[in-house]
Amino acid sequence: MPNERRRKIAQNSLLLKSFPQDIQDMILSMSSWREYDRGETLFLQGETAQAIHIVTDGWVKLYRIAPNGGEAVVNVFAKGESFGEAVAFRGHAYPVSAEAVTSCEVMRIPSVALLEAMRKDPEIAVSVLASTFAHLHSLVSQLEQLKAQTGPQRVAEFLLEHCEQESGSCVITLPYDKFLIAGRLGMKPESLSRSFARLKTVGVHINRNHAAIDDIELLRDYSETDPVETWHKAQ
Amino acid sequence: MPNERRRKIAQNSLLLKSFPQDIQDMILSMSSWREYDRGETLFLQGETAQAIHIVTDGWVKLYRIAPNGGEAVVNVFAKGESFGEAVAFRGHAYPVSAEAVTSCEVMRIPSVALLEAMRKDPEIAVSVLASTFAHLHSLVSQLEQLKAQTGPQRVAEFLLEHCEQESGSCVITLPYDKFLIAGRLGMKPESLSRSFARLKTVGVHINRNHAAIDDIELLRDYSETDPVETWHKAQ
DNA sequence: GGCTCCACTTGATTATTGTCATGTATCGCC
DNA sequence: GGCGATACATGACAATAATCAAGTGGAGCC
Repeated sequence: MPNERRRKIAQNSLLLKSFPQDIQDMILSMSSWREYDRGETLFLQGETAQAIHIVTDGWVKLYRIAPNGGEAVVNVFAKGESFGEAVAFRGHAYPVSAEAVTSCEVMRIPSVALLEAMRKDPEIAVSVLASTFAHLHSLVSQLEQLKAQTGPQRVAEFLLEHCEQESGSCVITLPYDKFLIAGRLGMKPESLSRSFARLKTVGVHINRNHAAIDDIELLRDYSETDPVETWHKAQ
Repeated sequence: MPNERRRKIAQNSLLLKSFPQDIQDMILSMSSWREYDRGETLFLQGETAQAIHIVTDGWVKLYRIAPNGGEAVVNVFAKGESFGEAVAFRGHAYPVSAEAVTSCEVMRIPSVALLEAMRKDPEIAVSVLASTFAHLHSLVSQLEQLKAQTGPQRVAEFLLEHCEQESGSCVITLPYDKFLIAGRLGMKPESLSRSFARLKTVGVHINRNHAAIDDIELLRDYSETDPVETWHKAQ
């Protein structure tokens, strides 16, 4: 397993990339890697957190089981993303569970490593906060989407988030199961299917795990339009 | 205006309470207070953040306007709660807007004050992170509720969060407008009304801005039960 | 090829919620 | 007291999403 590659990915993560070289090295030398198979659990909600995680390959989902048994997918992380920053320091309990959704590879930074780094250089704390802010921001966006957008609109936005271009047409590969996408967007798989079907009218075509977008701007328009108008357009 | 009272509230906030006395004093001496009337705006999403806020009286809501015009209430803060920690340090743009929902009084801590404190004592950073974590946690809970619970269940949980006891019966005063409660729970005021009506069957009675709960355990049961079963019970 | 398993789609039905319209109670105000 | 404004409740209807059930269509396997 190319150790160099993992280091590179970790160093380019939002969490670590603004750290000075020597501190990066120190942290990496204190960290460990582990591989997980699809479906394996990284940790469960309620466990005490002692490490920050950075995904270096594959996909990891954070989810929560509500008291009534329903599963809520909080987020899905790709290569290069980190999670657990804010939790680890105080030895708090994880508010979510984590599971590998593909076979994947994860780096574990013990919280003491970061605490030590912060003592050496208070600027580090600001970086950690910046990284935590990114998570906060993503959660706020999700809340907005759930509260203020319809199902198909959320799907449209999900597609837009996963395509690199700003305009024109493109084809994107769905990063994981439709079942999981549905969870991430707060709907049932059936509803996701129907949403995809609806998006055909704005130039989105799904084939297996690929989504072809005819006109990105048109799709963005759709996701940003008032639901009521949208309905009139569909007539 | 009793300056002493405000200081006390600020010092008891999650953000500041674990700071050593001298640092608390330094931060308070660098901060300012401001009063807002109901409906006044503290800041708008997109503005660059330069301060952390602590509510010392009244209620402040954080909300977000989606591109399609829909408003999503992200949170409502009471006396003693702080917000904006993670945003302020890097001079990021606020991801949300803030508005006074009652006439209220807010303390502004310039981010430089906290940065300075963090330089003096790296432990401070951990406190700031802990406070940020609380927000993260609250957002995760909200996501869970939106994705995994029905409307009436969310209302039930909202009531439970606002009552002090653990069991028995109690009467709580609704902290703010039903209009705003509805927004906070991701529903329209009409749906909130209907939810209240439904909760009568589990011993909740609403009168003006008071909610009487006959049996807290019963209500908790309701909020933690599978929606399908719930429906059978209602028959 | 033909088989099954799996992920996904589609259809029919019901439930939940939003929308619009209307009704009602309360409060301040003259 | 009467007036209007505001906040809230309710009813009728449309739309959206969940549920249950059946169908499709590959991928892998014999």
